[in-house]
Amino acid sequence: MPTSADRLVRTLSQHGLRQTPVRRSVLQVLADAAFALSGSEIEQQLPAGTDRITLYRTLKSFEESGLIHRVIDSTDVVRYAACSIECSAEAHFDNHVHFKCTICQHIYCLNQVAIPTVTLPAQFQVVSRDYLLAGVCRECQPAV
Amino acid sequence: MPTSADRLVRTLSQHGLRQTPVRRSVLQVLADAAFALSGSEIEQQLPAGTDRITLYRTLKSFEESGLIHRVIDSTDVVRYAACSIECSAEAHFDNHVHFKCTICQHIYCLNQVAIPTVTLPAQFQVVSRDYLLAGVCRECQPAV
DNA sequence: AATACAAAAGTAACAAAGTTGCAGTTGAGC
DNA sequence: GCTCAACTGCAACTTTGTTACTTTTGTATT
Repeated sequence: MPTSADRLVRTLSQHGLRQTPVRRSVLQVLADAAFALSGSEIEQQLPAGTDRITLYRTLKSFEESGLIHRVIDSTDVVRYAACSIECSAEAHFDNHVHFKCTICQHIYCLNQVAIPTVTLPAQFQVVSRDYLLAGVCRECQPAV
Repeated sequence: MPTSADRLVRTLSQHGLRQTPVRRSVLQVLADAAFALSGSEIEQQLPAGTDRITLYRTLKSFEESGLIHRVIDSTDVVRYAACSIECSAEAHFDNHVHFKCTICQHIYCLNQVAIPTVTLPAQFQVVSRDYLLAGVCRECQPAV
């Protein structure tokens, strides 16, 4: 039975990335996260002393390889979440809505909720779609 | 017949804001823009010597007053667009999709295209929605 | 039209987030 | 166990935006 570490190794090599301590830790952090994380949030969860520049470069190459995806936020920070198993550099299946809680600020990937399509005026060619909901999440509902 | 300047004056006073040179210029720039602008893009279009801090404060108060709205982007910059006539601090009618061109990078407000709703798992309470499409806009279509 | 006062502007210093260039290190295939 | 491109680490920097504080100004009132 494959351990969590095995899975990380496999994921990296499947995407043509080298096995390095930083990459394994970053991937671990994102895989364990229940919601999208910003660069500095990831940094805080990494082993102390991990270089910030290396982290940003790691995130960039992970994104290019289709390992993680950018999650849009209503503020000016970029957040990332681990892609579901089917993603690759060639084909991103990131067709789900995101939900941002205005209380805890967490952004959830609602993998089971697909983004509805819209009809656009002629001449607009759509390549990708992002749908971000904001409101109050399960955890932050006021007690009844 | 009301001039463009008259309209600016009226818009500011209707929202309880004072008439100042910076506010008039910022509002003018946003009203004239065909697409959403970032802080620094607005700064470039203002009269030379306009203070950057004042600009950011102006944007903040415009947003709070419902004169402009934040437009989410897939990058880490905040962009703003002038609200349509019906918005106020109390009621924002910002229920339209946005379209980002991957070639010219412009973000258009498609005021005529409403955001479709989705059904969420129980316990998620939705307050607002953002829908950002990406692709190629009218201007950037390859010649046929 | 002078006054008063809060709202807005200006100035300086700072902070967070992310990038670039370059030298050194290391994983992985031969 | 060599080789080399891929990756890391350091320094210095840029961009974007903020905070604290002082000065100026728009507007309502007399």
